[in-house]
Amino acid sequence: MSKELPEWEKAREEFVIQWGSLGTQWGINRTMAQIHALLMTAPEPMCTDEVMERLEISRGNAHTNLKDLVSWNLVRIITKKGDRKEYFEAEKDVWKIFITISKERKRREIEPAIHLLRDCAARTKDESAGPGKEFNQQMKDLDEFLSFGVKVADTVISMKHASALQWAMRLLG
Amino acid sequence: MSKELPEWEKAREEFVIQWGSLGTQWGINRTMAQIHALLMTAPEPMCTDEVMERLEISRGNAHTNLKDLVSWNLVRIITKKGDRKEYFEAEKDVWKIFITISKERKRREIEPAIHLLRDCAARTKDESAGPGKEFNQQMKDLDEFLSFGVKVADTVISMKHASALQWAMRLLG
DNA sequence: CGGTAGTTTCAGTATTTTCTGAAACATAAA
DNA sequence: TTTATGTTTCAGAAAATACTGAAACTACCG
Repeated sequence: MSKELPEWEKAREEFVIQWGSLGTQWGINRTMAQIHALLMTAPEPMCTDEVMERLEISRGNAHTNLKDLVSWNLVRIITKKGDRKEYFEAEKDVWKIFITISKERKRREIEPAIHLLRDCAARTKDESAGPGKEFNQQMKDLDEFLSFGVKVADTVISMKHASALQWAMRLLG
Repeated sequence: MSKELPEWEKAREEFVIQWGSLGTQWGINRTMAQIHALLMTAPEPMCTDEVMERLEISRGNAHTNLKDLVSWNLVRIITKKGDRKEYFEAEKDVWKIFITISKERKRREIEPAIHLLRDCAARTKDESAGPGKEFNQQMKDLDEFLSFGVKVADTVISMKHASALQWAMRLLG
């Protein structure tokens, strides 16, 4: 009986499972990706117990990954008055999701890489020829490229949905 | 004695180690990232034994990761005449590396996601209202966004370095 | 052939990551 | 207070990943 899910819920089930697998390829933990998929397709905010039940995972696991999603700004906590539980709601606007992920990845992954590259370039800045010079140049090239990436990201991040589309269309039209 | 590395080699050592750590955050295995870093900064193509020795890893590990890098088109095999060994050389041009990675990620990660989204959208295309309809719309929105991403990637992929920079400058100038 | 040099595979092991479940904590209501 | 409800933490267990080392394999060479 409790098996009688409406058709769209079956599709949702599939989506959640598969998004989880795809997530692992992106270097995101499976449960986190599944919870994100679940919340992105939730008609209403969900509480921890609902997530646990739906994905058949433990409370600790659900809790940790929900809070990680919150720390990524992909999910926010909702409270209802007269109810002490926390509910979780995912951002559904695709553009906003993209902006958020871009920001976080920039901060967590690109910027540390740039620091490393500059450090390595600085340590070899006096090399005037040969392999040392080439190494130094390689570090500078990588730095330049990633810094350019940051510039692109910042430009995109500062766009609102509408203008972004306009920009994109001009670019590819 | 064998410890007396030139200064640039010390910086390279640092680069290799740290690039390995950064790689894990990107969902890339540490050894693979380290080998890539090592080869990107190698004055000459390196053979398996040199990689093993430099990173202090086993032959099996070196072999597997070198071949994975080759399958990502980030590294190519070089043979020298009169020498039966295979040597490995990484692409050093930053723009080409970027293009290559974009292509591979598109194929391995984005396209499967698009298939999933279309499948889920198709299964719910007749939903005319309520949560089912919203789910369908969400799938379509995600599809549209990723498809747009593919379009951008294709545009970028088809660019040569020079025109890409030109394009980028116009965009951000 | 038999020997040599190099490549590939893979079973078993080690390491890292993720998950569970229960206890400790926090806060509001009775 | 005490009880009820919900959140957070974390030690240990489980699962997923990565690594080793050695044997199997391949191909050239004398």
